[in-house]
Amino acid sequence: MSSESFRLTPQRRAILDELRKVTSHPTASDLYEAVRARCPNISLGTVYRNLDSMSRQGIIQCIDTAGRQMRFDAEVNAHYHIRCVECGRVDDVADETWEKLERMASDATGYEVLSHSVEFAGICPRCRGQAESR
Amino acid sequence: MSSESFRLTPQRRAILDELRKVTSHPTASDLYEAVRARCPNISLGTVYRNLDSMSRQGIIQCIDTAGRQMRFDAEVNAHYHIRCVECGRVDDVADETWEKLERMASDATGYEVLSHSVEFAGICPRCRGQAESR
DNA sequence: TCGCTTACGATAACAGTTCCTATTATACGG
DNA sequence: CCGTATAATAGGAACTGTTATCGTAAGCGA
Repeated sequence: MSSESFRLTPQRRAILDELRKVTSHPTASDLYEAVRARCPNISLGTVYRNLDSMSRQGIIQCIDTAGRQMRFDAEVNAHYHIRCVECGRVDDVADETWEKLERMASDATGYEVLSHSVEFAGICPRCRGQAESR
Repeated sequence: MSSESFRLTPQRRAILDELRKVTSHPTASDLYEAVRARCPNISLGTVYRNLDSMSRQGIIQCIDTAGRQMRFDAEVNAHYHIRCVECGRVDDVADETWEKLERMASDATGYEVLSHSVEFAGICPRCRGQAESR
């Protein structure tokens, strides 16, 4: 049973490396830009394709926040994010103990709850600094 | 100071009526379809334009969920939603007492937290029924 | 009624993402 | 080490949801 055979191409390796290098939850085009230093003529489609396949394999996580663009994370377990409404940057908010939230939501709605995410929106320290100096 | 003068046009009236009629958090094109029964040659741009202006006035709420499309809500106060990963439907999860969450997130990240939302993902009772009968 | 503003419908533009196709390159069996 | 099957690639077209543009129509105050 060949199942799925995945080749570790230079492009895939580069994308994964760049994603693991940062903690900034980059977008696909962020990664495209970063990877082009190593693979100058990689195509944006390749970046998308590999991000998609790696997230379906559970190697990476894609973060579907309220913003316009999808973002990606090499950390598969973290679940809570905070997004800057000025620059779109996404950071983590560490904390656990939320199973009771899902039970509450399930009881209240009758849904079978598969997962949940908490997203805070605010101004990140860097943007706040810039706003104050304006 | 004229500030903003907003005319209650038939189109705007129709959009707002349709939105208030349902609790299903429709998308812009859902509303476009619904409104066309009353305004047969309304344009999609008009729907978007009015949803945007009404949400900026605080008359309605737009829900920027993880799905691809924006959704809208005539209820301005509700903050917690649950989304069906099969059909995209969005329902409310009622509950309050979350200010401490924002304080926790702010302490943990240094952001100035402006708002937050909790989104659960699951299977709604109707889809679950269909899945079972397959 | 006149003139100004707001809104309209139609359609083009746009951004992010996905899809398509011919070509390349990788893993694997011999 | 080579040949072959096939996954993956680059490049670009297509698609989707949304926003902007433009010329026209309609409501409102003077």
